[in-house]
Amino acid sequence: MATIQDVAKKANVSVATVSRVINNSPLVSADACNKVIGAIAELNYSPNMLGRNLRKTQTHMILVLLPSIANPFYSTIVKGIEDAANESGYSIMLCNTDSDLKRESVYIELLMQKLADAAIFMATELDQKSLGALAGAYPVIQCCEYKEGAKAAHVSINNFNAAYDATAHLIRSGHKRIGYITCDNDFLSTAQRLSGFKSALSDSNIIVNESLIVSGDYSFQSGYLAAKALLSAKERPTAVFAISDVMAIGAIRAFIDSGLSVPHDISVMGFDDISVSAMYSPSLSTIAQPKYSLGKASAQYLLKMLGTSTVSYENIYLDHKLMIRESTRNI
Amino acid sequence: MATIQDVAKKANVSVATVSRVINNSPLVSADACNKVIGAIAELNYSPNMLGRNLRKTQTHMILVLLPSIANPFYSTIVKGIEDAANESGYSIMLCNTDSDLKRESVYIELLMQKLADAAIFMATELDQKSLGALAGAYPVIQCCEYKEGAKAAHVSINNFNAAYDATAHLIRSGHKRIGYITCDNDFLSTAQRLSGFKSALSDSNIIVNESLIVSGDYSFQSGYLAAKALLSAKERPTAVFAISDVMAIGAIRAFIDSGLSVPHDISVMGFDDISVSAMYSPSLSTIAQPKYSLGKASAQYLLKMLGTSTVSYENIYLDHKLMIRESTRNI
DNA sequence: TTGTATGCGTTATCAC
DNA sequence: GTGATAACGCATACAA
Repeated sequence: MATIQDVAKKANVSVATVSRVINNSPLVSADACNKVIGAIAELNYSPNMLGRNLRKTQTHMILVLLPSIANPFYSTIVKGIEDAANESGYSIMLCNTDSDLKRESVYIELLMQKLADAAIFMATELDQKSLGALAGAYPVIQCCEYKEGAKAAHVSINNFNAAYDATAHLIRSGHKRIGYITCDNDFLSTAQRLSGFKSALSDSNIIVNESLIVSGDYSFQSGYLAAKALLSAKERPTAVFAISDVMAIGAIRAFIDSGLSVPHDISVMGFDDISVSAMYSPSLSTIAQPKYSLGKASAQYLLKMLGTSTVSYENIYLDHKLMIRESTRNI
Repeated sequence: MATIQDVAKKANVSVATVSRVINNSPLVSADACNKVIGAIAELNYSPNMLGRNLRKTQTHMILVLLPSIANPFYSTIVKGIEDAANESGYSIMLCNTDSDLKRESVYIELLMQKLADAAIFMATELDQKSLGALAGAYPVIQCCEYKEGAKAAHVSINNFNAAYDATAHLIRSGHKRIGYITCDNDFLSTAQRLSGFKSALSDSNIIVNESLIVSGDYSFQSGYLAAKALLSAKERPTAVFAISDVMAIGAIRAFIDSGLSVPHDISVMGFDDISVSAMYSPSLSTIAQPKYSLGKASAQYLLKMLGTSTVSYENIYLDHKLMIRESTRNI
């Protein structure tokens, strides 16, 4: 593998000149420039980024931590991140944490080891304090799911409003007994959705029935089981709202397996609008998150931090949208 | 940020000793070792990988190139790759190529720039010649979809047999008019599936009807459109076999939208066994690929290449499995 | 067992 | 405009 030295020798110039050409510095003569370009082509030279990165102590690499690439919710977000990063000459490193703090920590190490310049957390297992400390030392942002952290900002929709809107729609459609499938975690986003759900009920003078609130873990299977649990309630809900499409689909399948028709016997509302939701049968009513934009905004925020020294930590909120499809109906 | 120099100073030893401790070399006294460990803790030191990588000219990073992280088929594969890599102290860099040669080339550059030690291609856009050249210079392997390339081995199922098995099942169930949804690309794997499909028909003395073979692009939407196209044939097929679950689901939805019942009016067979397939309604009959193992074997193959200097290029074949669910039936 | 010194491939600071 | 040369942080050959 050719080095900058080889190129310099072949072009009969110094390594400094070669370096200038590579980084297209203006102060190099056309003649020298051509000689260098010729030599580079001849040797099929490609700069060794290890040397450059060491010298500049930056890698143009952004760490993207997500619980599981298997969750289709993340794919579009990642696309947005990637596009924004690439536009600025950055690459991304996607890391599955499996919602395991130990695995996540290994990846976070990459920040300290200088293998990445910044990080985007999709659903961190870090507690508020560790997150704050990390954000104090490195450019870091949370996307979609978030915890409180003085210095760790987040990009997301307004989860309270989104859950409120979805619930209000069900209520407007005549539903009074509404089941809720949540997840048992300590994300602020999760808490805010539950809060939005309850507020919508209260605002319509519907008493919140805690026995109709069950938990899953964002998997199809957990949605399935949660739905079965809701069916065993003494009085069956006429609608169910799940905080992720994946769980909502699991729930629909459970209802079908129990001989119920969706939406005829029971309405189901999801959250996220993943790609299969429109293709499911029945197609799923849901809250659409602007996934691509959420990802893009997160990356752009980081890029901005990387460019300037002083940044104010400010949360960014994007708009959600209520999608009414076949899985919900008026009663 | 503390460097190895700082640690050496604080521990009153040389940088060489510190380095030895970090790389747990046996030839260092317990006393010195303790002093170093203490200093490391005190300074909260973490080795700068940029320095180490430059020195050793390796990054312990494996490039994973896939067309789209949005395709759920890849998620489990990536998990297998990641697990195998992590076990050996490697990390992976996931890259979306969008099936765009230009984007893919940018990532391949990372290999030449020494930012990654090896690469796994999930569905490369490279032509046979470029792929062979690349594989001659770097440790490289193809996973699942593959092209011919003297030196670029692949890990996959036997696609001919898999498609043959699925088709044979439909034939055994009484189907004679079978539609086929493929993709228009030049992967050997795609060709082999088509070949398996046709062979199964021929072996049962069913004449291959080219008008029942349509193409999509692995998306839900394309499966939907392909299915609509099949419905417009003068005589409707009684079964459809799609070479990906995503397209199969799109097809089912199209049939439902056309007032047909699956499997009562038409059977649908998929390929891949992605997670939503079992949750779909009707659940999807399909060919299950051993996704996790495919990923794991690919990474292990690369790791083996990285460990030894001489490697024979040998393809690896894993077993598939026919999954019969609700979307197919006897007629 | 330990320390000194060199180099990995670049970029950047100087002189010229 | 250009060219020496000193870093960047680490690992290691060699000397002690």
